[in-house]
Amino acid sequence: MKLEEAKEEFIQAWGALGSSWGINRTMSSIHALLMANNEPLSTEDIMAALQISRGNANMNTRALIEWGLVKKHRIAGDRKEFFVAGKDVWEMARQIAKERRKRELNPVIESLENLKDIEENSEEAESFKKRINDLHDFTIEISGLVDKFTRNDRNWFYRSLLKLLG
Amino acid sequence: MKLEEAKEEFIQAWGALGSSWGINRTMSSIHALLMANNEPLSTEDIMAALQISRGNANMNTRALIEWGLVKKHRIAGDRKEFFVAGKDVWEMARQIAKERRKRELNPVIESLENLKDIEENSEEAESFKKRINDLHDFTIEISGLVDKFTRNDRNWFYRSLLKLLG
DNA sequence: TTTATCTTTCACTATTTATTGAAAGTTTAA
DNA sequence: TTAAACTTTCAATAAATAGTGAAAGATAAA
Repeated sequence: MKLEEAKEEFIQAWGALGSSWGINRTMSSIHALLMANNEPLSTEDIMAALQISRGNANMNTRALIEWGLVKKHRIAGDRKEFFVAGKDVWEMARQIAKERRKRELNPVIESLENLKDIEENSEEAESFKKRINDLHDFTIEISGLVDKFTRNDRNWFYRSLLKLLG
Repeated sequence: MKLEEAKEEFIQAWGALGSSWGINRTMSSIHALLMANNEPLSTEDIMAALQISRGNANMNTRALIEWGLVKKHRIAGDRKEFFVAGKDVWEMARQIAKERRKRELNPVIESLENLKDIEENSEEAESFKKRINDLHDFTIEISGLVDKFTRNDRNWFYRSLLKLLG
């Protein structure tokens, strides 16, 4: 297989993965494009490689920077901004976990907490409370675990995990 | 807070979580509705509670059954099908992990494997190969870990984890 | 069988989400 | 300053996804 061919297939596969994880296809394609290329790429390069508009390229590179997956890179003597993807897979995983925890787990924990003070005491109400409680405990534990993972704090990660799966 | 109010908010929150995880809103709302109710519900009940069409209710209950999150339940003397959600949070997590691994991780692993035989040996090609390789190893390990988790096989899970993070 | 009850399918429609591109905003070199 | 080079925004539009409902397909009691 030719290198260019492989790059294209990689961008394709990574884009598909992203979109099944609720991340938009362009964002993960840009990420893949940057991972596939060692040299920093400009917005123009990205537009050309993925055949997308300037606005789209701009929005999604910014999103990637917010997620901590991509960094801006200035090249001396050039006014353009260039972009590079982080090289370490574990670091990438940590960043993604961190961001998803913030965006997805936290709001659910908050919601579940709001549901705790149900006045009724019927059998049905008690059973509902129990489920909410189980779910809440579970989510809190997972969230704590992810937090330790993102901090790369192995000792605490293990302790949490042992407690959790105990 | 009143029980009915709490149920509605729960359905709302769970639906939002689902959709940010790439699972459609109705599917996770039905799941939440069933979790919030101890008694089996019929398609009619679901349609009424969530104000959705018969087709939609049918498609999504079926999807939930495929995911292993919901079971059919027959009530003696009634020809209707009823549905109940599993009660154990861990079992639920395991089912979701299992399904997502199958749908999302496996295809990526396959893609990455296809990318391994790049003929070129330029510096650029080598660097790309290395990244693909790192990603492949990583994905394989995570996939194995998830697999052990879904089998609820603690010894293996720990061993894998130690190896992975070691 | 027949028929009433329930389930499934699928072409169509509605809703949501992503993308475009031109205009406005910003920065920097001269 | 000014003006060229670049970035950002956002209303309009396109594309993708989800939902509807009526009709066809099952199923089981009579």
